[in-house]
Amino acid sequence: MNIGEAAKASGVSAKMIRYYEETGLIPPAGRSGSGYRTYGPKEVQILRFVRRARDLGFPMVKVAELLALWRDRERASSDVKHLAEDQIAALEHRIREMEAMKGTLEHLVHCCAGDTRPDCPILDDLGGLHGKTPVDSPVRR
Amino acid sequence: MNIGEAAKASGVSAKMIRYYEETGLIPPAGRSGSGYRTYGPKEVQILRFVRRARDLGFPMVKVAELLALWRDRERASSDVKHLAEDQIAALEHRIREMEAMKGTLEHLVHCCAGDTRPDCPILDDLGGLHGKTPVDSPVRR
DNA sequence: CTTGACCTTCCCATCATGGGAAGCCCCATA
DNA sequence: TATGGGGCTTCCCATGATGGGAAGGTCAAG
Repeated sequence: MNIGEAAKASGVSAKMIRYYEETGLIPPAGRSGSGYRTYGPKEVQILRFVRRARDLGFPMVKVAELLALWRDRERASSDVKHLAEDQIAALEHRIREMEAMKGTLEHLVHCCAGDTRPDCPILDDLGGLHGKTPVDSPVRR
Repeated sequence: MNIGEAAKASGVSAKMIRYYEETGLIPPAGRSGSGYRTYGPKEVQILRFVRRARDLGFPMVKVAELLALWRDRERASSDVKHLAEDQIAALEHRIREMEAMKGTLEHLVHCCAGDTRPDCPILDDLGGLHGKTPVDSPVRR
């Protein structure tokens, strides 16, 4: 199987497959006589693993750890569980940040008339002033 | 005011101030005789505006649009409101994606014993198999 | 044998940010 | 007045994960 087929079969683009190999996330693929990378079902499975882990938001470093555990038949499932729990915590953190942004924006949007007039509490808030545009603002000092 | 003071006053790092100037997000700062960038309260206010908008998750392109509206005394507040609503939608989209990841992970974590044994439904899921590790998996075909 | 689809490597771009080097400038203190 | 320390300048590099594209080799079908 060439890289294109492996890409289709795994859902990982050929570009990414090469990149993963280059960075050592996955072992170097075998090569045909003419230098083409060759893949078998086992390699495709690894690629699908990576794909799935990435889809769950794991950064590449964590994917590498997951792969290592996957390969290690002596692993403790608690190690895997910890990685997953850390990832959940990371997601929660980012979600919370974005919820905060969203909340602020919703408040501002709520306060904005949204008509043809220029008066806009959103811009006022961003400007840090209250009811003043930069042009109007007195430049004291 | 030199760039360091402007950075402290605005919450934008000196690095970023130079970058914003370079990319045209903000106008070029004035220069002292010896080439130092100089800033006044007006410039600091612009920097704070950028900072605040970035804190709300607006990408730089959108911040540029917001700045343009801020400067435009003829703007319609509806234009600003639209930008804010788009940003809310973008945030919601990303939040939904991450909630989905989190949900999947929580399910997997729930199914994983998390003890010293190697059996792990999380890895099984990532591997796309059910109850098999890559080493065990028969390479049919 | 030609054509078109595929593969290779190499470089560049994204987005926003930080780190660091080399060299100049400014001010206070000895 | 000399010196030292901190601040400023530009320039280059790195991040993380991905895509785009060029130049050139390979393969299979017609």
